[in-house]
Amino acid sequence: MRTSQYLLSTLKETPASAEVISHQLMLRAGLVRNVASGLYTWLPTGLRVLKKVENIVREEMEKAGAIEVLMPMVQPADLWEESGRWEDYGPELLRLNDRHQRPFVLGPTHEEVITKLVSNEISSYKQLPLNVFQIQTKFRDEIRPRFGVMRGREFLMKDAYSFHLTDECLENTYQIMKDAYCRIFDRLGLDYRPVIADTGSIGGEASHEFHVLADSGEDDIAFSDASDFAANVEKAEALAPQGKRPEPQQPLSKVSTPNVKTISDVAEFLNVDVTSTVKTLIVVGDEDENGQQGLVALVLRGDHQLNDIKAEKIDGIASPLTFASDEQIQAALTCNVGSIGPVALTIPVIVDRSAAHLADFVCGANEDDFHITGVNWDRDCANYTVADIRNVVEGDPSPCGQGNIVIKRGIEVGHIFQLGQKYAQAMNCGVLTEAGKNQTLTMGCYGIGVSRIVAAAIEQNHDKYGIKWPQAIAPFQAAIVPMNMAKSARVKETAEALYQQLSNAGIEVLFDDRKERPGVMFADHELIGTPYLLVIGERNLDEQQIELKNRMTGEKSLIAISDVMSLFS
RNA sequence: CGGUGAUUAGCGCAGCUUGGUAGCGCACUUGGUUUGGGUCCAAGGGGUCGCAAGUUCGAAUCUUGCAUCACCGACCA
Repeated sequence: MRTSQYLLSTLKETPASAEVISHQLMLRAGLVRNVASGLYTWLPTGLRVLKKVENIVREEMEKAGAIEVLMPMVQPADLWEESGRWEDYGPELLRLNDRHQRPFVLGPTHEEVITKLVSNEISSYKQLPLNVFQIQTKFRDEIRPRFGVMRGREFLMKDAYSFHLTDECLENTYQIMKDAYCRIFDRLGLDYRPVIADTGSIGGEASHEFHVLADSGEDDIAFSDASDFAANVEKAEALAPQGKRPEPQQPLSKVSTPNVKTISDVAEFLNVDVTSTVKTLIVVGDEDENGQQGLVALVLRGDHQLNDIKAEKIDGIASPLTFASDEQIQAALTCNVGSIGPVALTIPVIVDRSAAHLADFVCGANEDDFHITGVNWDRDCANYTVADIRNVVEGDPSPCGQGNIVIKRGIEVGHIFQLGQKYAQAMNCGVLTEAGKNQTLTMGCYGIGVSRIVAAAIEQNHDKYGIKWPQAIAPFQAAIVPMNMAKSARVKETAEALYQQLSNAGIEVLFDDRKERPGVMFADHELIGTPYLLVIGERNLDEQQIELKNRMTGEKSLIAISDVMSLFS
C-alpha cells in the first residue's frame, strides 16, 4: 500500500472528547471516527487491525471444533417473548417496528436465534455435541457508552453456543473453549487472565471472564499473591476472620453525635478506628405473599464496601438490589440514614462476616444524632444472620486458602458461561436420546469482544509516541520510509524495488511515498505503531544498507537490503 | 436516568463579564524555501457561532426552552 493511495488520517492534536489513552490514540492514528454516541466508523487502518483480531479468533474457534454461522442482526420480538427476555432485558434492548408495525429487536446477543435454529435442525443425540459461532455486529443501547470502541453501543463480537445432552459433555466443551480462549489471547500478544466470574443476567452455573490487565479497566480483579487464583471482585469470597471473636470488654453507652453522619465522621468524632465501627445499609426485601416489600438491614464493618451481587442473592433481599428510599426508612424505622444501627432493629439484620467478628464496636443508635459504643453481638443484639456481603479488599486472605488478595484493574474481553437449560427449556430445544426419549439440551455460550480487543491491545501497548502493535495484529507489518525521495533517485529506486519485493512476497507493507519531511513520516508511523520501520537514506546506500527501527523495542540497527526479507520469514 | 461540564472552521481553542457585522494555532490550497525527527516565508479557501423563541435599532455575547456531546454513578464483550 502506498500512502498516496491510502487514507492515513492522522491527527496532531488529541480530540477533547477522548478520555482514555486507547481512544485518543485510535482517533489520532486514524483507526476510527465517531459518528454518534457509541457508534464508530472504522477507517482503513483500524479495519485492518479489527480483521486480524477477527481472523485469529476464527482460526482458533475452528481448531476448537466450532463451526461458523451468521445470524441476522434484526430479530423478531416473538423469539424474545418465547425466552422471556422481551420483558426481562430492559431498555438496553433496542426495539423497533417494521412497516407493518411488527416488533423487532436489534440483537444484543443471539441465544434466542441459535436455540430456535438448533431446535429445528437437530433432532437426534447422534448430532451432538454441536458448537456453532459467529462474528457479527451486536447492538446494546448502553446507558453510557464511553472510552470509544471500548464500550460502544454497536460492536463486533464473536459469540459461540454449544449444545449437549449431558452436563459432563458441556463441561468438556467448556474446558476446550477455555483453552481456545487462552490460545487466542496468547496469539494476540496480550497480558490477560481468566478469572472466576458472576454469571450475571445471562444466567447459568459456571462462568469465567477473560481480562486484559490495564489500569484503565472498568473491573476490579482479585488475585492471590501466592497461587493462580483470580476472580472478579464481585464474585470473590470474603472469608470469615480467623480465630474466635473477642469477648466483650465495654458496657453499652449511648453518645450524642450531632450532625455526625458518615462513617469517617463518626470515627473521627469518637476518636476510634473505622475498623471498629459498623455501618448499616437499608435495602428493599422480597415481596411477601401479600405483595408487600419489607426492608432488610445490611451491616458492614465501617471500612468495607457492600457487594450488591452477593447481597441480592440472599433469600429475602430483592433482586436487583435496591436501596430503601428516605420515605421508606422514615416509615419503617425510628431515625434517618446516618444514625441507623443493628441494635433493637425490628427488620431482618444480615451481618457481614467481618462485621460479625467485631467486639465493642460503634454503631448508630436508631435515634437521630446518637450513636452507641461498646456494642457486642449476642449480648446487645441477638437477632441477626451472618453472610458474605462485602467486596474483598487488598490484604484479605485469598479464598483459595493460599496467600493474600491483590487487586488489579482489568478490561473484560471475553466471557464464557455454562448456561444450562435456561434457553433450551424456554424454547423447547431437545433431541431424542438413545432410549428414544425426548430430552432438553444443556447449553454453553462463549463471547469475545472483538472490537474491544483492539482498544485493550492499545491500552497495553503504547508509549508517548503512539501505538506499539503486537506483531499479530499490526495493521502493517512494516513501513518503508524513504529520506528525500524527491531529491535522490537512488533512494527512490531502492524504495520502489523494496516495496515491490515485499509486496510480491505477500508482506503487508506501507510505502510512505508522500513528499513529506522525514520528521513528519517518523511521527506518523510511530503513532500508527507499525512494528518495523525500514528507513532508506543516502547515508547508508553506499553499503547497500538501510536502517531498521523496531517500534516495540525502540532498537535501531543497520541491515543489508538483501536481508530485509528474512525479517518476515 | 440522576449529578457535573461543554457546544464558535476538519481538529485544538480565544472572543461572551461590558451586545456593534467573528479570530488564533494546526490541518487544507497556491508559490517559494527547507530536507535523517512534526522547516520557514508569503498569498488564499473554509463558519446560519448546536437549534428555537424572546429582549434590543442591533445578539456568538443577555433571557428561556430544547437538542447533542463528554465526564462521575448502576449495566456488559
